[in-house]
Amino acid sequence: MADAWPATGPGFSIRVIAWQRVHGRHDLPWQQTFDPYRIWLSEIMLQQTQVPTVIPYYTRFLARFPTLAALAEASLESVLELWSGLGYYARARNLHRCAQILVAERAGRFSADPGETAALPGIGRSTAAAISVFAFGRRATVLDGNVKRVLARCFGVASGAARDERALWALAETLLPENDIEAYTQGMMDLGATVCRRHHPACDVCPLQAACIARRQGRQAELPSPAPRKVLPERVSSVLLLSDGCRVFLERRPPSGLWGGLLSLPEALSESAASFARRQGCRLLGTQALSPMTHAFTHFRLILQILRCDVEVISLQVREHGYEWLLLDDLAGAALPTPIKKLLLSLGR
DNA sequence: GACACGTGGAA
DNA sequence: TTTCCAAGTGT
Repeated sequence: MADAWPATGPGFSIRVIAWQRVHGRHDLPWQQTFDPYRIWLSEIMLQQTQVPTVIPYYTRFLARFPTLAALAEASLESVLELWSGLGYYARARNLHRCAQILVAERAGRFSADPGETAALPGIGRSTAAAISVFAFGRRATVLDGNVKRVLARCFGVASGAARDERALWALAETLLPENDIEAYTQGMMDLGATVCRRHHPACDVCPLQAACIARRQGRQAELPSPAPRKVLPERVSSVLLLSDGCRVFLERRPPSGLWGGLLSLPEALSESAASFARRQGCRLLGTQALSPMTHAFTHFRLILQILRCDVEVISLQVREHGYEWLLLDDLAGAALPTPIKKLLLSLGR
């Protein structure tokens, strides 16, 4: 091929940077700043989450917590409220803890060194590199899903296994330019997001097309290698729906695990809902089955036990165990998992 | 090294 | 309707 420039040479980054200047994204909310706090927040929200989903959460979050200090001073509850609906709530818990660590031990400053930053909770190798690049202009290697897809296709390498991942990191480091690291890094991500898409890649407008092995071999659909299908577990959980008409009885979930730290309907795991109700002085009125409550990664079936209860007795007996009443009017802004929030909102109608 | 961890959108 | 997957990290 006449135009097949050596893809391992500087021609790679030169093409990516030139493409980024003309065709890349330049107007995303977190691209208007060098504030490490804002860069960091965006990178955490963008983990396994698409740009259009993140934008409204990012805007609301910054309006409420404009600075690292403001976030560190906030309650975990208020952070989870703003994260409610975004998923992967360990990100919010780590975000909050990270802010407190930085304020308490690092004078509220991020390090420019990705090695130091990656030691903080919720910040791994790729996120640390992104902060170094976009906030400090440091030369560091980002390898997220977008970059992986571009590299896997251009160089015809597999992905998924640990060996493949190491090879991709090594390859990514080799390709790093000496200058214009921000444009290069953003260019690789934008290329992966807008041109080298998982489905229907726009190879005809790709600056790397002449060197791309996957394109030459017609293997775009095979690279990166699809993840092996896994069997989805089905969870069956018996929960209580207690309401006096204007309030609902909720439980604070354990600090880790599914929906960790969020409010949810109380679970009756080792005991039946009926015995729980009896112990609490409630009367079981009826049951309702809903399935599935969530989709994809878990089938989560809730069996609702609709109870009428003596409000004051319940409140006094179990408050110390992390239960609380929530006004139905306050549902929208509460730190609730999406399926629970949808369920309770539908009840109000 | 495998698995858990949420949700919304696309095909 | 079902399946896949997206700016990954922690255990």
